[in-house]
Amino acid sequence: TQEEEPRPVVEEEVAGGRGVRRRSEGKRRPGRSRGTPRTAETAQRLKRSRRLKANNRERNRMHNLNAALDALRDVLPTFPEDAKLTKIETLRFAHNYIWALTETLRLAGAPPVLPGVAVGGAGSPSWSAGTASPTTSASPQACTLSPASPGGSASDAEHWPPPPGRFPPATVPLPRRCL
DNA sequence: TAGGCCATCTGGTCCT
DNA sequence: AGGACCAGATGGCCTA
Repeated sequence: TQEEEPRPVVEEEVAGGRGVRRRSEGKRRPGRSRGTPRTAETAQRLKRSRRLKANNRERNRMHNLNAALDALRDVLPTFPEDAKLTKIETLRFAHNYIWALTETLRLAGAPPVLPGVAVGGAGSPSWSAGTASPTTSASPQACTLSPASPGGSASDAEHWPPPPGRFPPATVPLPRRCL
């Protein structure tokens, strides 16, 4: 796509100690030809300004998403403790972890709890009794993740608990409905 | 060097 | 109209 203005170099501290990331600078373009109508020029400027604002929002949105992912990582047990799971590993591991905890409760004879989490509210999610559980429409068994755990194959049993370093990837991509 | 992971940009679509 | 969300493209960093 075209770049109307030189893209600023964005330096960012990447989580996980990957160091400073340096984005490429946009290609510099020669000035617009003299014959271009002023209205077209301002329209272009407005468009560009809107794009930049959208970029900022998108960046912020992704940062929020990553923050939530980090929070999720924090409550997942890993060995060594500071081992950082990738995004997909975090999601798959969390899925298995929840399943394991649920199984533990079930085997312990505890009644099913964990009501569904209300979605769409501002800020932190709130628990609302009575709502359908997240797994109502897609039970763990419906998800082909890992065998001994939620709908997986037996070979994946070794993936629990997570081995040193990273949590091994599930054999099958996690279906959207399982997230 | 290839492949994996990631951040960012971008245009499209949907929603308020 | 503007914001949120999404997926594709691109390019940088890291590791085997």
